[in-house]
Amino acid sequence: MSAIEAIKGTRDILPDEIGYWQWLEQVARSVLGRAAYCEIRTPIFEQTDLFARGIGEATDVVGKEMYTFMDKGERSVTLRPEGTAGVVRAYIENGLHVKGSLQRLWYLGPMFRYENVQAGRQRQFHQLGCEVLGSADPRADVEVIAIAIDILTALGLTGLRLDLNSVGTPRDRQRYRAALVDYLTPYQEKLDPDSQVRLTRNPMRILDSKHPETQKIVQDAPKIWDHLDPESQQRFEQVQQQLTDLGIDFHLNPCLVRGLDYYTHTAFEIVAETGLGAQNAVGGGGRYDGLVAELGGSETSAVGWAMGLERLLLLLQQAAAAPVTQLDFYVVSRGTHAEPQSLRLAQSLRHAGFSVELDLSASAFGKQFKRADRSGAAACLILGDDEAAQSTVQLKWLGSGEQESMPQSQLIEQATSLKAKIQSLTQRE
RNA sequence: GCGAGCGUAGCCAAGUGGUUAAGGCAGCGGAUUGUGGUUCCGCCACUCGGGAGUUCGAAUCUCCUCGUUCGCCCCA
Repeated sequence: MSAIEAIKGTRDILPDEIGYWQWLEQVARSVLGRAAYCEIRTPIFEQTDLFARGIGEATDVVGKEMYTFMDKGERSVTLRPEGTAGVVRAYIENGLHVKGSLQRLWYLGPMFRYENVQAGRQRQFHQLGCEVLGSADPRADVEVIAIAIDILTALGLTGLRLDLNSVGTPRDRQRYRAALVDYLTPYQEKLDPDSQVRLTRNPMRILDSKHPETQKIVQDAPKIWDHLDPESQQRFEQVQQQLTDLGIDFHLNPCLVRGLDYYTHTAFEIVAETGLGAQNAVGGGGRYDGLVAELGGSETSAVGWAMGLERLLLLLQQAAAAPVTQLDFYVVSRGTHAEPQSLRLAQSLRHAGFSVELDLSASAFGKQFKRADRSGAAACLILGDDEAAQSTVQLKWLGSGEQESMPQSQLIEQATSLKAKIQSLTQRE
């Protein structure tokens, strides 16, 4: 019988890797919490329509990458390919705008896109995202960017670059598109085949083409900055000014175009300059003033971002060793009286706040010591029938080899000083 | 959806048509029946991702398929 394997594009996150995930989640939670953002958890699947309307029918994500199926009630449902649409749906449906003029939210969880797998790209992947709903203030744009930077900095990541652009209002874009097409049409023959198709369908996407020939042509293309109306222009300048005030470096990139239809004004991306393959964007986002209304809510300004956690993990693994959780005691026991007692001892130590691993092998003490050593515990507790008869235990410090005998109850009574000792031993390493 | 490379144990691998598939790490057992990190010994792939074919004979050659890696595309 052949074994069943995980579905293509999915993978298991195993114990030796989980430390990174927990650390990352803890850092994110803490940074977002300090900025008064609240977590929101929305369903992993939604009505297909939510994404079709929210993200845009014409986008690749909706057009060819969604996990869409009919449920038993003949409803078309889709595994969420991104987080914002669901958050906005929840915001509207639960009337969150009533509870305050402004909502600051964050989420973390799996997303699904049917794409071909590649470095830093899977079919089930995880995103951390944050959204500010109900503010048009440019400070909101800057706040979310600052939070993203803070999270990445707290994780100790370097070599990242913040790319910034403004995609203006839909009207700005319409004007710009016309200017861009006017400029590119004479070069039509020289563009790569994909870009030739885009020229009529979505000319702005030509800007971020990776084709060298196309890039050369794009270099001298008109920039959207020259086609923003004065209001959009002013917003863009305010965002730049405030980022500078906060000491956040950014790189103006007129070719930064986001793939989802709902973005307006501020658009940004955080890219890794090294360490990732072709999929080098670790995070991206921007303002999406039209989305809430598009999904049936009232006109609401909003801004947010999402980060790809697998990509962050790739960088973390290159930058730092996995955080390990320190084990206090490893309990070794052998004998008909000692073995049942070892379980009670482990349990009472856990209740007293220690982390305790119990050896269940009942093999020779020598073998159990080897495992104790490998466990990385600060100390080993030895319980044989002799100790069991007297309710004592041998406490052996695995670093120094020092060993002492004491009543079992003493471990609990002196818990505070023992913890202090373990703390000092583990910090020295 | 397209292109290229790669699949031998939990991991890293040698092997490129000739009877029993090196080695290392990890794991398990023993030397050591109550004291660890060393050492030594033993065990650990009826089978080379899966299927079909060529051949007297296939891990090795051919085809299909699945997975994986790196790209294109797209995106976080």
